[in-house]
Amino acid sequence: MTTKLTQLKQDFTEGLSQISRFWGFPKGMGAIFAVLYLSPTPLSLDEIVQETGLTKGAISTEVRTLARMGLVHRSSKLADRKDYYEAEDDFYKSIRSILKERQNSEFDSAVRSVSETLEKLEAGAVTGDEAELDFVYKRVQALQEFFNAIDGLTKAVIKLESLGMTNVTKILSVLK
Amino acid sequence: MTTKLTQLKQDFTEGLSQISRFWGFPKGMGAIFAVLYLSPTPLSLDEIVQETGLTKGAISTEVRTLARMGLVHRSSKLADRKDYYEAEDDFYKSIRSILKERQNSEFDSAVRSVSETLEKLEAGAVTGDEAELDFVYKRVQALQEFFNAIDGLTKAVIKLESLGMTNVTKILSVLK
DNA sequence: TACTGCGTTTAGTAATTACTAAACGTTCTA
DNA sequence: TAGAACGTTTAGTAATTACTAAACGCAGTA
Repeated sequence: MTTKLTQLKQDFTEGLSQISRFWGFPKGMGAIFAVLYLSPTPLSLDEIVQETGLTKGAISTEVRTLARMGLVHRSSKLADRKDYYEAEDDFYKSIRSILKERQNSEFDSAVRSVSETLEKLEAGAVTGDEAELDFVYKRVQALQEFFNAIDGLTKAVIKLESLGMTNVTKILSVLK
Repeated sequence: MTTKLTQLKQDFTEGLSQISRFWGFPKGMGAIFAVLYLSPTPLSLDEIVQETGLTKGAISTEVRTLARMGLVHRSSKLADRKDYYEAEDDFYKSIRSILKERQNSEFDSAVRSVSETLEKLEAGAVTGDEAELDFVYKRVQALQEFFNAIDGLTKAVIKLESLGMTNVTKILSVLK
């Protein structure tokens, strides 16, 4: 039983859409990336419209956030006013820029609010039941340490040149 | 300038709510966890209602998914029909169970659809332009390898006894 | 056996997010 | 300078997700 290449592409696109949704991104974003990823040549906005069925407007904005994440690149041909997009094929590169991107996000400010909580407690600037204060202090401190560890791990991943099995194996061996 | 403990708790809860939303969970879930995490004693459903302002129904379901993730634990006092909940304070433990939980999720089936795509291509069961077929094959293969690496890394994290700075430092040293 | 106190389920609503269609601004071309 | 070919923005709609309120079911108690 054989499949047409176009059909295969469609299935693949469907799969990436789901994965995209799973990570909290619009499923259209996954579809756009999939189409670009399987295209041997860079595609214009209108070609992406063709392939995905989304509107130009949606694609315009979503392709921009994909570019910010480093998952796609914008290019242009001389004597052609259209923008062309192609997928980054080094996923590790993308992860790096996504992680960096995260630093500037609201996530970080939320994490910072935890450390502010901690600072207030350490400065003795909080009034309330003595024993409970102590308990809360320890808990907030533990959470802070956890965030620091995550942060360290993130930096470890960023230091990797690539995410190949070689590196993963190395990590595994150390942790034995 | 001093702050009341109750106020501090509220701010902290607000922070965790944002973090929860960032990771794609309902913000109420973060609030529930925060309240439990800062409570020296296990709380009943109705006490959580008090602290969060959410309804019993919402909390009932959300506390259940928190429990499935291993972020909270349900307990009970003898001669008391109420259920009580307390937060897990070993975050690493929670991560482990979240990662395991993920295996059973729709995410995995989506990832599997990529490997099915690959298998079809390897079996020569796809018709279409020769050169394009070749290109698509290489791309899908690369994505598959990437997923495998991620999987390996996940397993590495699961192998860790804890996520303390000690371990993180170890990892960093290997990757130099 | 009825009543009370509990957690769960369900059906509906509010809020959020993803998307569409169309107006817009710019740049290039004739 | 008008028109065409773009990408972007905006205002509104559809779809999804988070939540509420109230009915329900199942103990345990009188």
